Amino acid sequence: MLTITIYDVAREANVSMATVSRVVNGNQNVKPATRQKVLAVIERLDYRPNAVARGLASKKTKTVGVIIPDISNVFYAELVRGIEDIATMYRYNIILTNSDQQEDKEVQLLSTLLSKQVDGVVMMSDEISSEMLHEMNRATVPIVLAGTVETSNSFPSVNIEYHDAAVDAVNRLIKNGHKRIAFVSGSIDSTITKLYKVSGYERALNEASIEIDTDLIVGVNNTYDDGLVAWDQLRELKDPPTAFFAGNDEIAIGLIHGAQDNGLRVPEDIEVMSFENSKLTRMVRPQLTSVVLPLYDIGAVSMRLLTKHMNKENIEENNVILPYWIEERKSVK
Amino acid sequence: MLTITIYDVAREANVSMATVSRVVNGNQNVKPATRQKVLAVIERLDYRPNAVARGLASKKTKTVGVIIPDISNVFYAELVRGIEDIATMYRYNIILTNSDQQEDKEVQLLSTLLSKQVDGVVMMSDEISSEMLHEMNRATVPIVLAGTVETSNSFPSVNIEYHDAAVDAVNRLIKNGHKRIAFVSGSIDSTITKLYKVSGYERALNEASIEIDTDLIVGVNNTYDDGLVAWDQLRELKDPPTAFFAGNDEIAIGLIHGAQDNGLRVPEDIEVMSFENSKLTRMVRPQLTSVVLPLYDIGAVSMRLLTKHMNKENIEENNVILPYWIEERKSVK
DNA sequence: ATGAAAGCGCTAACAG
DNA sequence: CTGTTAGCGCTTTCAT
Repeated sequence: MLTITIYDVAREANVSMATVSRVVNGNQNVKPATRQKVLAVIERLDYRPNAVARGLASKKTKTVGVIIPDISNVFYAELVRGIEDIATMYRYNIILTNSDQQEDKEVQLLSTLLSKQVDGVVMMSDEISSEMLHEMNRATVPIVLAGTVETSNSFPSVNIEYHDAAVDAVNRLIKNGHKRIAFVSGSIDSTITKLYKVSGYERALNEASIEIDTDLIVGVNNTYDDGLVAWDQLRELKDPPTAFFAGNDEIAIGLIHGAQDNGLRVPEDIEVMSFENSKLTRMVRPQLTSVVLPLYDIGAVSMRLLTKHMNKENIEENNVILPYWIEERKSVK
Repeated sequence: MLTITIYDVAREANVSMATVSRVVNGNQNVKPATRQKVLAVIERLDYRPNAVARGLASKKTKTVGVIIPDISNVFYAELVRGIEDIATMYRYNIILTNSDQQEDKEVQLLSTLLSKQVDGVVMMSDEISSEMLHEMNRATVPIVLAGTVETSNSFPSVNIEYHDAAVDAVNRLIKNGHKRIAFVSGSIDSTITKLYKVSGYERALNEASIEIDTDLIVGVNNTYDDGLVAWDQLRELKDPPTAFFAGNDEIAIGLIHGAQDNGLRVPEDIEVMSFENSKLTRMVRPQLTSVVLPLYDIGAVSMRLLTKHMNKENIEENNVILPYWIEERKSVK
């Protein structure tokens, strides 16, 4: 299994390894004739540069680390696809890791990524622990936060205006005459949910002079079943909600099915506004009206932002805010 | 940004770098006292081994490549999660790449993975082109096929008995009295679909003496919309199908909604059998009856098989067949 | 335009 | 149990 190296190519082509290195790296300081000669030998020997050796010598690996909670969740998968596409465009590969939202695992993942000498990291997390922040600050390569906020804004990031989006979403429901509007969300203690979404929900109610009932704010996990469970819990209330603002599409669908399984119609009897806009929105009846969280774009822009840092390009805006809007479908009148 | 190396640790601890290397690698041939001393210095200097240098010296990178069609598709995301979990267990990281099912891209991805010196590769593909096979044979590291068949069986693989599964699925529909059963699937020209699923479909019909009508076999893509479109196409037939065998869950849901949007009831008027059993099966009404394709397990077992090859362990079975079954829910009576 | 040589940070004999 | 010494395959000055 003798691997053929740059040295073999050099010998066969009667040039120095430096010259081979130059043609491999597209350096212009090579006479066309010798370039051809070298290229021919590379072809003949089927030479393939060893990226590990290259990484050691150049201190650049052309690979970036990605830390997300769980790739089997469409939510994050969409984000990763955005990251990957832009990474490919800039000739980077990605090492993908799942944190399952565990703080200690996040720290450890970042640590191994750094030991693997990634050129940068894109990460998404509900909540950045102080240990994680410490590890992040130790890093000598850029780290960008995708769809996650770190309150001091000391790291590059890409997000939307979650607060405004929540206000708009709830206003949409208020406009339809609802007074009893529930907010059902996962990651209820995460920075984004707590600081931005809940506050947006409350602000909209306040502005409409609707009393805030904490019974109507329910924290669950992010799955379909949680939507179902939340429905069951909420309908027990003496004065149950007539409209729901869901933290994501799966929860929204659970809520809808909960209602339908109880003989209620959506949107005639119950209205549901979601917050995600994955492809699932179209796969329910009625189709989901949802705030658009552009996950693919958040991933893509995050990766682009990361390349700018890695290349030490000029950065106009280090904390990017992407636009959002509400995609009207059939779960809200 | 001076990086601290094994050499710095050695100097500070008054030992040779070999000793530091030994403690870092858990080699037992180190006196406990010196081990403690070295560990203390590592802690103090915040030393972190450079995996790239280690990779160059040891010719092992502890990272494996993964080639799949598209991570934003739950189907593949589930597979990747299985791969990742086992990889983590064996201390490997994964470089994730998307081929979008393009042959040239697959070849190129494999090539860059190999140049990055991955210790092995897990890949999934509808169809392995001859160029790809050639590139695979060039590889000096093990490659395992997850949920994909290469007819010569010359590579390790993990699959289920697609043919038998298709026969069972269609028999289930025949048992309910259907004579007009459609097969709607994506990747219709892929090895698995063509050789195993279609043949299973035909076999079941033949055994029940039901005539095969090629109008009832429709090749589409793998999305929800394709299910909708296929429905519209099939209902135009003078003698339209009363039951459907769908290639995956999204198609199945499209078919169901197509029927429901036309005022038909599932399963009373129309029955639908799926083939995947993702979490989507529970997120429709009626919930989907489906053949269980254990994607997570296929990923996990593939990765485990890969570790066996990488460690040169003894391999009992190189072409693993996992069990399948039909999960009964409500879309089939 | 090309070559020589010094590392990059670590592993792995080998010697003692 | 510990140290010495070669590399691993490539990039990158520095000469020429």
